[in-house]
Amino acid sequence: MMGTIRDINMSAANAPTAPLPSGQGIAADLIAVLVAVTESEPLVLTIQDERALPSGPFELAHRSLQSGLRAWVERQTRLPLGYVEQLYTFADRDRGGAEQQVISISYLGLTREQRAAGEFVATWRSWYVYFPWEDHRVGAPAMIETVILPRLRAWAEALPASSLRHDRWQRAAITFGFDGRAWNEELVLQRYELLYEAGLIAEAERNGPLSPARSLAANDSSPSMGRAMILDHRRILATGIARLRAKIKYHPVVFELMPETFTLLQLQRCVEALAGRLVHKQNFRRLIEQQELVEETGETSQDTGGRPAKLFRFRREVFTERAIVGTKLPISRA
Amino acid sequence: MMGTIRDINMSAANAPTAPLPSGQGIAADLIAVLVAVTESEPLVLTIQDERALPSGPFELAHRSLQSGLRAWVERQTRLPLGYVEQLYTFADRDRGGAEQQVISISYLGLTREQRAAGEFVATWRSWYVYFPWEDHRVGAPAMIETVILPRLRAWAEALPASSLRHDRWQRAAITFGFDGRAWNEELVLQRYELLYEAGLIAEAERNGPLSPARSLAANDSSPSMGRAMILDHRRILATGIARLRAKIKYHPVVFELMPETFTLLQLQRCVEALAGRLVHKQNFRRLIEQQELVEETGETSQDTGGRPAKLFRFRREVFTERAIVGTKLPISRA
DNA sequence: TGCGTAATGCTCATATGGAGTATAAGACTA
DNA sequence: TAGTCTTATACTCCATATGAGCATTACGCA
Repeated sequence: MMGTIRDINMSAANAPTAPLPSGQGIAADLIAVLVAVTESEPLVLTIQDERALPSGPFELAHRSLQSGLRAWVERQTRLPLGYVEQLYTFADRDRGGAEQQVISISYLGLTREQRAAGEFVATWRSWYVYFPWEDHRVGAPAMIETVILPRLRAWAEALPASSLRHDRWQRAAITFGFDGRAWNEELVLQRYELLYEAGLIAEAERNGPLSPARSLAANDSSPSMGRAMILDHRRILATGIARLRAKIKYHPVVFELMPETFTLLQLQRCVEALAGRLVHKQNFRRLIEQQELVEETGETSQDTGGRPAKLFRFRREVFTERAIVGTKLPISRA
Repeated sequence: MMGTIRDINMSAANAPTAPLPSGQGIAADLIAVLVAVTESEPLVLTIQDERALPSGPFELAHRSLQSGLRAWVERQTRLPLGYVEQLYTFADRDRGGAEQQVISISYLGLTREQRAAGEFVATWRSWYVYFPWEDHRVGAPAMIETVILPRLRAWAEALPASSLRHDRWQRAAITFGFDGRAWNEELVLQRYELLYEAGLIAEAERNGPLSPARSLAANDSSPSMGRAMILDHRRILATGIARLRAKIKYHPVVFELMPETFTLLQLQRCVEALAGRLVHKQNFRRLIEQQELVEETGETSQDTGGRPAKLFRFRREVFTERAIVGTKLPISRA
């Protein structure tokens, strides 16, 4: 599913080409979305004036891609990677130079620490700098109403056929929760793709006009539409955020972002930072405790501002105790 | 997470190597897991005497990997691909020849038709031929009790330390549902990896001994352990099955495998074929209907063997009507 | 001592999912 | 033609999960 929209739009640039003469090869890059959470802010590691994700060539020294990325990140940043997961591999022709094709393999990595160390200059940045419309913790950001909604409406209205206008607007309404629909925090990538298609994202301009409809839309990517990145790094970041937001709901990966011991509120704030929305405190505690994901350390934290909170630690045994997955079909357990 | 187990085992073979001299490149392959379902059997397209998944070099003629795979499959097999999804990219060093590194990008594709046509000889085969322990539709296969259980127990007992023995056995118990645990049909890959590690899979022998513990285990991969495949194609197939079994629970992809019109029982049998277990008929219908995934055609099918069944068709509108995802966190809807 | 801020305990209504009962409508057969 | 087999289809029941709110407790601080 991913990339479908972009594919369609770029089909104009699709000319038949001969396969590569064998003997010549393709270059492979690793691109990392490294995430940490500090003081209720979800951070992503960036380089190049905060306009790029860390990346590097895939070296054959490694026995697998996964270990290649891990070694490379830990050498460059001195960060211990708690959790690593492959995101997506792409090789769109419009990326990079024309002479050699580059395959990019992107990874999501979670870490506890976030001191900027290592061989190159890297900066931790809140990912909401790149996606200001994604943070709904204090309500929907005003810019959705004032900036995004009118432009997407104009973009939809720019179509000739009524049914197509309707489809476009419905897509916008679903992804952004217009017309009284609920906000769905997992649709990070879909929202980015939609804005890209509508010409509201700075990166879209660099790749030339997408379609005639584009020029009809409000075709300026204002600074309020988030910080731009090189190539399609922002799309990769969107993929990582979407994956992480989905993952925390059925797999205990949040704990890879937490210190050794923590209060339940700290844990909650971490989840909220990632999800970009608030959760019901009592129900959150109930969920965590009934799943026996944590155990008390016996100590309490005084610096809560109110009543002292018990400190907990993650029960790593859960990984060996049970397989953690979800279910939705009416499958008989007999 | 994926591949972690294998990674650990092969760390003995991990020698530091210089990065490739720039200028030379890497070869990229596409590998396809193509699935169809006919008469309650989940089929996968195979080549080379049913011992390989269809694969081919990634050609630069395509604007993206996705379209590259689609074009290539449709040209080779003349099958219309309804749904395509990237599975995983890997580049383990022990695959293929040593002279050139190959990156393999695997895809899952769903199709309705299954006539063997196209430029090369391909065969549709039930995927349970490769994973006989995965079909629980008529109860757990006897070979789990008679073959797998005793060998995994021996494999666990072969360890010196009691705690390690316990860990191994617990892993086996979780993935295969021993000791009164429930069977989890999504753990296809975990089960394959476990059997591989325990030396019960023919493919493991080709890659040399994994660890000293291996020789202590019942180290013969009997024919009852399923048909072997070249390289790690069987692992890729396991990945595809696992992904599909998980996906059908929250995304309406089953319909890509169904004919235009179908009865609810046909749909149920298709789901059961994929999941490898039975579902409660009445609840299945309730679920399908309350989600408004299908609409009546007005006609009925007589060849049910009993009371004629209404024919339904998939409501493609659901894709534009709503975003289809799941939720598990206590997220406020206010 | 009173207030602000959290932690923590408990209740309640509703939604969801697993499982069973009952009835309907065809084909087939004695 | 009645009886039987098979499948479709309509409901009911119950346990549990989930969303939401109320009440109480416990600390720092003015």
